[in-house]
Amino acid sequence: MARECIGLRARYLGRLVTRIYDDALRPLGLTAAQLSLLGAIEGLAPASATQVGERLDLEKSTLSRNLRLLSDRGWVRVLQPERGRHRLLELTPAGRRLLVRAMPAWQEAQASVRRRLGQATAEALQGLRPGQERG
Amino acid sequence: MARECIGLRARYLGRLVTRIYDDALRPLGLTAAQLSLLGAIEGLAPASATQVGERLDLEKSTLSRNLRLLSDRGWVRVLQPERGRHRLLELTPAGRRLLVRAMPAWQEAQASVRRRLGQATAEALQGLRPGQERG
DNA sequence: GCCGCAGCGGTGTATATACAACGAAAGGAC
DNA sequence: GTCCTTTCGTTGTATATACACCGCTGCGGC
Repeated sequence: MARECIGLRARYLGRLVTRIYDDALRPLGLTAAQLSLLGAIEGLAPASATQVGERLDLEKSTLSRNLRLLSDRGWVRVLQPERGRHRLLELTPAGRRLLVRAMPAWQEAQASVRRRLGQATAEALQGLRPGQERG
Repeated sequence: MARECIGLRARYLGRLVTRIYDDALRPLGLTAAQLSLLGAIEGLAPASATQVGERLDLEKSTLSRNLRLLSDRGWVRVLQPERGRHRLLELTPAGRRLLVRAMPAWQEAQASVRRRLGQATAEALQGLRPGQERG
């Protein structure tokens, strides 16, 4: 069973990769999950929380708590709309600066993961897109 | 950045796959992580905790807590050795029965993941072996 | 025999994640 | 306008995960 189990491999891979990114980002006080959330908010801006959750495929309660960490630290601002119910998310200037400062660490982690996984696996992963393979 | 980030994909993949296995295993009161731990103990038996941790690439504190859940539920027994410091882990009869009962759900999850990821990604994942790509 | 080190196992703390349930609010049906 | 349904966001709870740290225990050096 262990030899064929895709779940085992996928979960192992997630742990391995998360550790590599977390290590690289630690000096910045960031985690892999937090960086991806910052990046998604920047990339979708102006983004509703629902959009960001769909993009990252995160459950809304997870997103809620992860957002709270980022806004407590002053990296993300949640705009409460006057009318309409969709809150909008945006990076603060500090959040944008942090994202820029994180790029070298990100590149380092990226290269390290490629080395450890080999080209084939890295390419297979890059072919994946959240939301693509549903159904 | 988002388009090329391997970490994002790997983490997304881990979440997706974990959800599929967790869904399939929920009727048994098991999670993906728990099933993999039961399987590793059975496959390595008689196994020390250190061996199991290396096989699954789990940090010892994670392993310690995950083991506690399984032994609280009577699926795993921890043998305290008379001499020597290595505890040995083994499945209880109930644990072995559970593993057998879980096979259909596991196969269903396995098939579901293959459908969602496509053959190429599934094969790339199956080519991965914990411990193989270190260094 | 004593000492120190290395390794093991557990605990404290923080984060990430999901499901269930709840309350609030928006929007539509009439 | 009122009701109903859907959606949104949060909170409660449980699990998974890792790092830092601590205490214990063997084991080797002497």
